[in-house]
Amino acid sequence: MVYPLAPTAVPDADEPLMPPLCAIFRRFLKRQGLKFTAERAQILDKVLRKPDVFGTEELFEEMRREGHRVSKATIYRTLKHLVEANIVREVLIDSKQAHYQLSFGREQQSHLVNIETNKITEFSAPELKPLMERICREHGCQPVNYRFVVYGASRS
Amino acid sequence: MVYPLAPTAVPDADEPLMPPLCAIFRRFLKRQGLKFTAERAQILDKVLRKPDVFGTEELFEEMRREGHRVSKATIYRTLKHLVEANIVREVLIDSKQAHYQLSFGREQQSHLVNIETNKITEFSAPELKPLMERICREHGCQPVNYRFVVYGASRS
DNA sequence: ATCGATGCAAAAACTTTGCATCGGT
DNA sequence: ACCGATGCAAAGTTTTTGCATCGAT
Repeated sequence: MVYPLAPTAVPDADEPLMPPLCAIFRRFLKRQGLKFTAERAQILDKVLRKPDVFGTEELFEEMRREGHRVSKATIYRTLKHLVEANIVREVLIDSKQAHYQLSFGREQQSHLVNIETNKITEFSAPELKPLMERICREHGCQPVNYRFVVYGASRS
Repeated sequence: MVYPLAPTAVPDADEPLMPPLCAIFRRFLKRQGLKFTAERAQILDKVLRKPDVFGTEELFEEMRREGHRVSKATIYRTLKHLVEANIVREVLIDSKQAHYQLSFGREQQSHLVNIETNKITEFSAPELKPLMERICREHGCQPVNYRFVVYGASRS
């Protein structure tokens, strides 16, 4: 689904998540004295349609292919705001490129990376949150977040 | 401890780990048809004296300060071989720079990152290995490795 | 003597930034 | 109308690579 490029176009949504998240993002931006633009709406919409982890290059290419004319600079800038707004989170999968994932309304997810195919699968492990909390308690800090990545090879 | 720069200098070691790891690395290199050079010995020695996680820039600067004349290119190339040889492992701490840690003879460690001070603390969590194995079993792959990073803030 | 390793500098890959212009509020 | 946002291109970072020379085997 490609939204029109009309100046003030705000994606109308048959996507269940779009309306509430759009509203949340607008509120977040307003609170920070920032503006809700067509580009930001398009990026949010695209992110919502990503089933899992994505990199910036991938996001950029796909939006291009779908006919959007957002620049990489805007993608980088917007992704930062989406993370700030707690709509998207950064995921550490490799040390050369940033990866992101829609986080809103999701439990913290962990990832399984197949080192042969590079395929990334999500899974949840409820025991990790209490573990994070215990570790933080033991080290005198407040838990903020965690990342768990498992690397596996296809069974031969 | 700074090793002399003599052409064929192989670091002699009062470091307990140096002799066995040096031998392991040499064997690894020979098996691959690669050479054991003074630079590689110096890098291995330096890595052995790193108590925890380090970045390439840090390694480079410290070796410079200690009087070694290794180039960054060689550090990057050697670190790759050390990972291949299972002497060093990559640690995902941030998405902009690669970080490494001596892995040989250590259990897989997890890390606590204080997001205010950027201080990294190691901890071990024995429950993670079985968790990795269970996840891999459920997804039909062979467990290879895992990473667990907890982010915390100083208690106010 | 062979062939991989090194250092350097150039290139590549990823991300950020300056600036003129556009557009939300 | 104001001031933040955008696109582009330039600059910044981190990592890789080409090449002439060096050195381990």
